Amino acid sequence: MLRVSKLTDYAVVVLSRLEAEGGVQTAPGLAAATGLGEPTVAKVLKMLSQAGLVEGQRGARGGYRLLRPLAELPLSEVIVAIDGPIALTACVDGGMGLCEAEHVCPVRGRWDPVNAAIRDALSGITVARIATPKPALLPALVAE
Amino acid sequence: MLRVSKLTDYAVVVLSRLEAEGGVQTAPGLAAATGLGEPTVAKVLKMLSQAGLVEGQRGARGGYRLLRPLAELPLSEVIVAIDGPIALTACVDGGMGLCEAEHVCPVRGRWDPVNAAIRDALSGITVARIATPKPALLPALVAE
DNA sequence: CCAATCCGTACCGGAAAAGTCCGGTTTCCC
DNA sequence: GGGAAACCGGACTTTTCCGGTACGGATTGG
Repeated sequence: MLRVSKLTDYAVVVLSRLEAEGGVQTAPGLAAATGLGEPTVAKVLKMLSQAGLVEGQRGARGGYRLLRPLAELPLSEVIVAIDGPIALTACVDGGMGLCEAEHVCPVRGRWDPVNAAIRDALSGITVARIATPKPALLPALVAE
Repeated sequence: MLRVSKLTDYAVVVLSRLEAEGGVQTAPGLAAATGLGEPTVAKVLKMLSQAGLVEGQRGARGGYRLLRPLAELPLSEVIVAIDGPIALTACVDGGMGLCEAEHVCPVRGRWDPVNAAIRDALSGITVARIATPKPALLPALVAE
């Protein structure tokens, strides 16, 4: 179904909330604000921290801080941070010896232009674009 | 990892072989030619047949026949045939009541531009593009 | 010194995919 | 006309991977 993981979706939610609030936010606080599970939020934040999208500050008054405004953050970076490198098939990344039909496979490594095209399309969309069109009238959406 | 199913990969392989040989090919024959499992190839062909990309001819001398040259077949159609509609998250297609955090989710349905972008990128790449870079020297590849 | 918070790792359960199998129907060859 | 070959449609089993959870350690501020 050409899906990304749910964690990526959560990441967008958390990032959105992080920018809406501003400053340093704790993982439990963001969990309460987004309605997601606390361990899940912590996991997402951790991944984003490793990818350099947010910065974690340890200690008693610690928390997470946004390193870049969402308007300058392409969606592809979030996907890479959560789901790993963008590659539609397993044939392209590391292991190539695990394909038993290797010598008769006519498409060996030919998915590259596809991956490139998708990576390109995803680089052109910022997180801000899909997170909150107009932060002000967000309640209008949830009213439904 | 933003992956498509392996079946889609197989579909490209089978389609490529189908065009390389030309005419009507049987599922067991294609399985032997591609090195894939016979039931798996049959399954893929069945799906492609339902999607209208190939045509199945029943009976003793039956088999499958390509309905369109691969150069005119966008990759997106193959993905849709195998993996279903292109939608990155579960929030967009049918079920929207299954999201328990619906009332606090700030990204409701906002993935649409992303899906559109990917669908667009995939429509611009033909199967022939990734199947055989230069159709003429295909024998050089299969000669191993 | 203690509490709050992030960090890293390991574990477990459930869902979706991958592959297989079987009965039925259709068509061609003998 | 009978039998074989091939597609068709579904269901089933196995396997793999993702989502969620839990625990111990490290670090900082009061």
